Amino acid sequence: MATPNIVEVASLIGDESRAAMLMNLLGGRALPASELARAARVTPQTASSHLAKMVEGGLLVHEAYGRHRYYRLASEEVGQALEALNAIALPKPVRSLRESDQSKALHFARTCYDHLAGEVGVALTDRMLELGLIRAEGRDYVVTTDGAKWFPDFGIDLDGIRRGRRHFARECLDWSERRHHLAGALGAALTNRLFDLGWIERVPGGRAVRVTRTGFARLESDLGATFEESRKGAKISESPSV
Amino acid sequence: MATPNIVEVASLIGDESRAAMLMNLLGGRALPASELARAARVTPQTASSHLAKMVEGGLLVHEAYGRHRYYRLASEEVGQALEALNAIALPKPVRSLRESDQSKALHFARTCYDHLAGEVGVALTDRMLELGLIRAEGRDYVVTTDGAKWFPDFGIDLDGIRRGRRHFARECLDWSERRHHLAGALGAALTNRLFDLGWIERVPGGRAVRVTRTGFARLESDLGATFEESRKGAKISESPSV
DNA sequence: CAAAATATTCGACCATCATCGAAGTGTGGA
DNA sequence: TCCACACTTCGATGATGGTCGAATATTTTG
Repeated sequence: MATPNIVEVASLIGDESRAAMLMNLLGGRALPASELARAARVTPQTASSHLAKMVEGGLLVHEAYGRHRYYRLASEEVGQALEALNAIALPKPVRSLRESDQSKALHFARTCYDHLAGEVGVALTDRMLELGLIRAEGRDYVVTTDGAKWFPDFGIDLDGIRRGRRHFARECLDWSERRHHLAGALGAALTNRLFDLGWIERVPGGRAVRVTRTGFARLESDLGATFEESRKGAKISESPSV
Repeated sequence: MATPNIVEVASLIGDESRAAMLMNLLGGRALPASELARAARVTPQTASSHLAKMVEGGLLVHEAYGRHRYYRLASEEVGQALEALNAIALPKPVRSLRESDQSKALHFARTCYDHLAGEVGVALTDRMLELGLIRAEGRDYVVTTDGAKWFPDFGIDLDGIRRGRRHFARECLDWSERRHHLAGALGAALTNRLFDLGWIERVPGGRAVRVTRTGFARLESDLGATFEESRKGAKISESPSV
């Protein structure tokens, strides 16, 4: 056949346990094998087997720290492929109220590989476009002259980012909003900054993200970004909790 | 689990026979079950089973014409997911000289869903951008005032296309060139026109496309588009065959 | 109407592979 | 050194699913 090994890649993703692990890693962090085993509800032996296959297949990479072994997605492209598959997956049957809540949380804000996605990610990107901080150009975003002033003020080192060999700022289409948001090195840096500032925080045990009370206030006052009131109340958290 | 049925979709693609069928359908045309069975080198029974599963899974749709049943990709998103998977697939081992030729032909020119991709597709799009006939705007292309004159002259009914509910002109990233080219309704219309004019023609048994002798001449004289000389010689065909 | 072509369903066979128990490797701490 | 912990490898088991032969619609052709 003239086809590349798309079959291998797809069949790796097409397993319940492995998909569960990949979805957890789509949060962007590197996770130890034991936690991935727990996430997929399989024994460590089974998980180890799966992880080895996914490394072999080019989906994951691993780093050893002490007696732990951390796994993460091999590249940005892997994350994009996972999102693309999500986009064509049939609407999921919601099984419980708890799952419905988690689903809403995911739609509202989540990490996609290492940048912000969901309603918040899209709204933030839209707002930066409206303010003329960035501009869409093909599949990439470019920082405008206004943006070249704003980003450093916000605590983001543009030159440092540019020195890396990673894509500077790409468009990423997400499955829930079906619209674009900022990805690439700039998207990751912005997201990290938001975490550092305490405007957003991770929801433990998944890739959902919560916007904090200060986050809502500052996003509105500094950027003029607004979100649906109904969801706002439900997602506010004053203190990090489990 | 909180995950959608990404597992089902991925495992559908993760089968040798089904992937072969999907790759053929990525050309954009609707193909009968028998031809897909031949492409995947399986019996009609097996193919029928696979096709039913892919329809069930939302990857394909079918239309009945007489005693034939034509299958095609269910949506543009499916094509994009396939391209995304191709992008992370490991570099393909070329097994034979014949396959190498086919691989080169695919890189040079092919249909992607229903528009032109490969080196030719990218070059054509670049040239239209340089001539100011179209302009990139976000993920879409828009027709300029110059373009509004040029396209009808070329035999393309812009108003007719706009009346459809399909995306007018989108960007599409292909895996071989890793660059953009014109897709959407306008891209499809342009490609059809090139077929009608006899500037390009399908290579039987695949999604590769051949640029005819007149095609090369007219693309160069009318648009100023040029291609690599080395490949040019190998791909010229004087008379439409089969 | 008969014969050929297209595509489907049913049933059986067989290979693949996910899973886990048991045992092994290597690291960290007392 | 001994033990606990994280992870891996090996081997056996069981289930899923791809494959094709045979039979069944349905439509086109002669």
